[in-house]
Amino acid sequence: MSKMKMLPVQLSLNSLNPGIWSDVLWRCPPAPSSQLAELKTQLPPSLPSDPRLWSREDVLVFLRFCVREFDLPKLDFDLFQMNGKALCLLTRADFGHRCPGAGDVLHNVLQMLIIESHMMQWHLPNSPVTPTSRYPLSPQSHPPTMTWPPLNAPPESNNPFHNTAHHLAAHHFMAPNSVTLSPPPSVDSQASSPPQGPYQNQNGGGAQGSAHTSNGGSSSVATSNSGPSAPASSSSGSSTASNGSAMPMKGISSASSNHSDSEEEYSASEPKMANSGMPPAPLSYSTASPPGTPILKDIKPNWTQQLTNSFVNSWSQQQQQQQQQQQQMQAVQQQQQQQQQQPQKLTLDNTAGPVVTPAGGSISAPTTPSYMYKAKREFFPENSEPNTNGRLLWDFLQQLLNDRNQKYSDLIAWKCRDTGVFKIVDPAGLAKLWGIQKNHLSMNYDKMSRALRYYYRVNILRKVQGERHCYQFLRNPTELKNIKNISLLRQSTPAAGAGNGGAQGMTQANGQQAPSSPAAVQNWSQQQQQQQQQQQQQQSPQRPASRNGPMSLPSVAAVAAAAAAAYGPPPTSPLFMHAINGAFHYLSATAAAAGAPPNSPALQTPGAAGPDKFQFHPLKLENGGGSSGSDSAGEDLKPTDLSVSGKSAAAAAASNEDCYPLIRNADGLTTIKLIRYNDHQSAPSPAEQSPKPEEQQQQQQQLPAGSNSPKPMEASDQQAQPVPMDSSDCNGSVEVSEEALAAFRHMRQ
DNA sequence: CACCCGGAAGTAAT
DNA sequence: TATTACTTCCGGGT
Repeated sequence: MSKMKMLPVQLSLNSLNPGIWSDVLWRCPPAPSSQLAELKTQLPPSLPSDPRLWSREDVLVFLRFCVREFDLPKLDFDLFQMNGKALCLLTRADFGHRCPGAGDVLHNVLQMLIIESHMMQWHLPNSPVTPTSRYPLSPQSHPPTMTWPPLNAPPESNNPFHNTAHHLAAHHFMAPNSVTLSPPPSVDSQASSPPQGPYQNQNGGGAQGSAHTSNGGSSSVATSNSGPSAPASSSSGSSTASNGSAMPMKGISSASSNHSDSEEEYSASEPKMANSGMPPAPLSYSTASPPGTPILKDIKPNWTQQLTNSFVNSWSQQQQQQQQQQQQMQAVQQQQQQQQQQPQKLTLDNTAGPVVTPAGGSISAPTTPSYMYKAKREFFPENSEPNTNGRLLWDFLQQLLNDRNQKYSDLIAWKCRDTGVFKIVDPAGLAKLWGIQKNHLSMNYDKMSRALRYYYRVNILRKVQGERHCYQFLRNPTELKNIKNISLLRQSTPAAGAGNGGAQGMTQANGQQAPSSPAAVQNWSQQQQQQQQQQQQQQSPQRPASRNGPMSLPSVAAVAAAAAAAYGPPPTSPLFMHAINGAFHYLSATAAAAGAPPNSPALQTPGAAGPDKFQFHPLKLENGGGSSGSDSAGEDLKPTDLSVSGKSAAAAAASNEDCYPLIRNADGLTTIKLIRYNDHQSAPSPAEQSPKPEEQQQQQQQLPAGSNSPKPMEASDQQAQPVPMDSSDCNGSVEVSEEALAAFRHMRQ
């Protein structure tokens, strides 16, 4: 097996043929078709060239324009209450539903504009020819243009792109010169630079088109939120909203759906859509590529790739982003101090170049700097420790979980971010992705879960008993990042006597406490929130993503796949292909599942505000006496090291899947119990779970009413900060998600 | 049967 | 060469 592994070879994307998209772009440079050119000239000048930047009004202007120019039948403009981003997420089918007689036309026109916009953006920057070029250096270079998503886009907005083309493009572009297959640090993929915006969209969102959905849609929520114009959501309103909720998750899955290509499938895949009646835009997206739009069509074939890419890419992008941030931060610090070394490992080589750069100087470039900078800080506040880039399992999980677009919600999702509880939605898929990341192609859930279990002993994770595939982070990312050697935790842990040991260990390392303490927990959640925010901020703004970090394996795979599709097998080894295949399989599977996204709460909660927010959270904390105490407590506690193993009432656990329960205090004596209210569902109320009187103390927190709105958890001591989300969100989302999840699972099976 | 647990041995990277 | 962080197997429990 081991042999199977691929070396962290660096592929040089260069070697690979540029993706189709790029191909298209290159071959047909910006020169839009004459039609397009003509069209453009006729468009109301007030319309931004990039459809994604359109406001609702702009959308309407565009529609009116089309109606007028193309003599289209009347449109029900109410069905287009959305901003440009949302509009871009609409598939051809979506257009068809909304305006039977003119759907194709509208879609085609829009696609042309989108493509054109992309071309403008990307074209220059990374020429395939010079893949190597580092953007960072000249971030500005692109600047310009439109940066689709990037800059303006609100955090989430980005993604939406469904066009495959985009995706592809993104990939290609992203693809840095050389990619490091796995974990490796290094390389930068600067390429990304260009794409800035698009990427994600593409990938992520687009990638999934759905993603978008997610993004768009789900995110829709996000979108809505973010959406500058947010309208998207609104738009979704029509479709999305309802759908939105459902769709969201799909990011991936949807992708898959797309995968299928056929619109039909598409629809099928999305049951939820039904609600809205209109198909959610996002999804299919690529699928939809209108016949009319040649380019898209061409691209289409690569779907699978795209999917893969999307997944992978998004993943890689995130990593990159993080890296960038870190790097930047580091760079800054370094500069200040002087540079000591290069930025952490990440950069390595040249990376330094690109990556670092950003940080250092170039990035400072006007465009990005400030916010990036800022963002980064938040993320890695104090000492930004080197990023692992997902090389470490916990980091990998964190990154997937914190994907602002929740692109990975089909694989893994927070059940309660505040408490660090997450659920592996698709064990096999997640394992696969992990395997790709680590170049262990034979990775499966069994193996990956073993690795997770090793985290028990160091108090990084613990199993949420009673719930399958549910785990809880006991330490926040910051802590973990600061820990140089996890093994140290272990030492401390045991000593600590079980219980809290972990925390202590942490403490040592960071000074912070492990989440075990309430405070810690809060911090944890806060950090998480921050991260998300950062991500959102960052991402949306720039998409620098790709640039930094080494491309992750997945990304590589994606890129390779795309390239392969376009031009044939890449020069790489069979192994590489194998990896790709694996990714495809994975994707396919996922796609198949396309059903509602399981967990992504965020998505689900329509109203929800932030994208990130998902949360199930309606939690309540309780402080309990010994661990043994409460029901759930027992279960939860189980953390390996910790002594407790009591079994808990399964029932209780069951009832609250989402919740998580206890957290040990430093001394171990006290436990905090988080109870989740299920609004409706479990109605049961907190009471069920924690009977203990003591715990009730905390009731303070409790929701006012058993009302639906659960409260965010509070730390016993501290205030409970509401989670980012509204309580309402939480609840609602939770339920929904649960259901969705159930459905999702069902479907998959 | 799938999931989960944790011991033991092995491995790639550092 | 030692250490780390898994990876791979595996027997056993639920």
